[in-house]
Amino acid sequence: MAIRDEKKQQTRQSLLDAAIAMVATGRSFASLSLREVTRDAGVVPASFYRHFRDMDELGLALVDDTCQQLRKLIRAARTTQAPGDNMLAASTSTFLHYVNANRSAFHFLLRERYGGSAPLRESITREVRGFTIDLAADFAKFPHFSQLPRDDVEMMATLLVNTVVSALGELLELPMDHPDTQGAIAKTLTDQLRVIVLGGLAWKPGTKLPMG
Amino acid sequence: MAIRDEKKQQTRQSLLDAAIAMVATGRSFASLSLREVTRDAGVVPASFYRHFRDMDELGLALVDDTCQQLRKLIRAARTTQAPGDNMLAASTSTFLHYVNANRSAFHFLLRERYGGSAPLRESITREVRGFTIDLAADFAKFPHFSQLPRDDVEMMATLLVNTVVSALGELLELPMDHPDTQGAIAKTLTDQLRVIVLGGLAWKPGTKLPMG
DNA sequence: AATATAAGTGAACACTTGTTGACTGAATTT
DNA sequence: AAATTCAGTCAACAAGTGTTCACTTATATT
Repeated sequence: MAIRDEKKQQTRQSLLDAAIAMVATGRSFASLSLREVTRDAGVVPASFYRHFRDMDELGLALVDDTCQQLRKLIRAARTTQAPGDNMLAASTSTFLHYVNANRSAFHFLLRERYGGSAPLRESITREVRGFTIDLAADFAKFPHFSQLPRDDVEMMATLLVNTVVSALGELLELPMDHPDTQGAIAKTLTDQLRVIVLGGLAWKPGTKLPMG
Repeated sequence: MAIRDEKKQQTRQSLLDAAIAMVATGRSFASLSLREVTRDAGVVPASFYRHFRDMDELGLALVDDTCQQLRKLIRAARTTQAPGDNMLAASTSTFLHYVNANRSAFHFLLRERYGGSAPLRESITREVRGFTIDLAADFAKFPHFSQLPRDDVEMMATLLVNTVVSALGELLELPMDHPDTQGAIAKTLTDQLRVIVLGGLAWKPGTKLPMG
């Protein structure tokens, strides 16, 4: 029961690949037809049902696969990085490189985060929330932040993640080979993260702004 | 040439309304069919072509309409508000109320910002950029920020706008009548904006972080 | 070696889709 | 009052859709 199962996973993967490739060209997942996907995967439409009940199920599988892949990277990055400003600049850099190496996956996640069906959106939102909680845990280890309420740290972690996601959106709108503009985005992102951390360091529970 | 033109604009509007209502139920614009829209609008499919060349053109019209509507609000808010921490909390509150009063419009804009066709995305991105530049101009009037380079102020304005947009996304995922959760989102958003402004006040060109 | 399993095939189905062209009839212009 | 314009209708089309069923045939089980 090795050869047959292996071949099955192989065509299953080519269905996933076909779908994600089509999304990467700028189309939304909801606009893909089952027949199109099977055509690109080099398989007859009826074969689709040997792997997925319908397109929705394929979409969820796509989220699971890409997120699992992404989690690996994050986990690896968390263990190797040292804290401080260098960490910030360095990890944005490695992250952006990783994004470029996996454009279609991020394209899909970003597009369907708001644009997809309800279960798709939920699934992606849950993953993002997972990352955020991890990040909050990391931050809670630093001197200043360890003294703040859990909610406040999480609120800032959310802010950081949202900022990265926004930068991601800008990045993916560009063609792959614009190193200048990509550099500009990386710089802006790093600065934005700096502003947030700076604000976090000045933050105390119940803070109001000094101005006005 | 009054009555006829008036009736024409009327059915044109019912086409736009039908489309936006369908998007507000959770579907992506790309997945709407021309026939569905005309059906919901109470018109025969062929009539569609008296108003739009195709669905793409309707989509762009939808962006124009909703953004024009939004610009009015922003303009009104800009003139009436006074600076300071109260401004921050107050304007997020009025903004969130306005969002609730125009849910379908924001639903559409948010979904299609990343999920839509290329021209749709561009159009929305351009609008958002316009808001950001206005916001940067407002901020540049304050003591500390007036001494910063234009780019830095714009970078922070972008950060603020992105943060609001992210909160918007969370808000729209909820059913309309969850005042508790909506209050929580409003609080988090206000705090996040505070952190950013706080960071901005501590920011100087070429800042590195003190930590690490 | 005979049998059972199930991934992939091919043809057919009932539908929906976008687009067309000739039409009707009320609002407009002459 | 006659002629024109044109928003909306009706019918038809070719093309694409999701899903089904009986089928082949390589793999796995007995």
